[in-house]
Amino acid sequence: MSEATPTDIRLQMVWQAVQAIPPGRVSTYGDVARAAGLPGLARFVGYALRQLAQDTRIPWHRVINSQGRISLPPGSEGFQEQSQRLLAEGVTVNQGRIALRRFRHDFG
DNA sequence: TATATGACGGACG
DNA sequence: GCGTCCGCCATAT
Repeated sequence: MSEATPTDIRLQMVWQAVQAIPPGRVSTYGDVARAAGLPGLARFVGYALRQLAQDTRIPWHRVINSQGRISLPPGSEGFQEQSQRLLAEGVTVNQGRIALRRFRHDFG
C-alpha cells in the first residue's frame, strides 16, 4: 500500500476549494490556493487542475487568473471549453476576459 | 544534481 | 494595457 504524499494531500485540498465555488461565480488560482490553506501556491493550483480527468465533476472552469482572464492558450480546446461552460452559467466572457464577480470562499 | 517548463501572481517600466 | 523579472511548487528530462 502506498501512503498519501504531501502533494496528494494538497491536491485534495485544492480540489475541495474549487468545488466550493458556486455556479455563475468564478475565483482565481491565488484565492483557491488561500482557501485550500496554501497561500502563495497559485501555481500549484494550476498544476492541480491540470491533473483532473475530463469526466471530473469539479468545476475547474470557474477558476481564472488574477487578471480576470482564462489561463489557457487562446483558441485551444480547453480555452473554448472553459469559455462555453462559463457562458452556460451566465458568466460574461469576451476574448478570454471575464467581466465578473469573484467568489470569495470565506470572505463573502 | 541541474535545468526547463507550467491552467500563477505581484512588482516594475 | 503589455512585456519582463522574480518567487513560488511539482514534474519531466
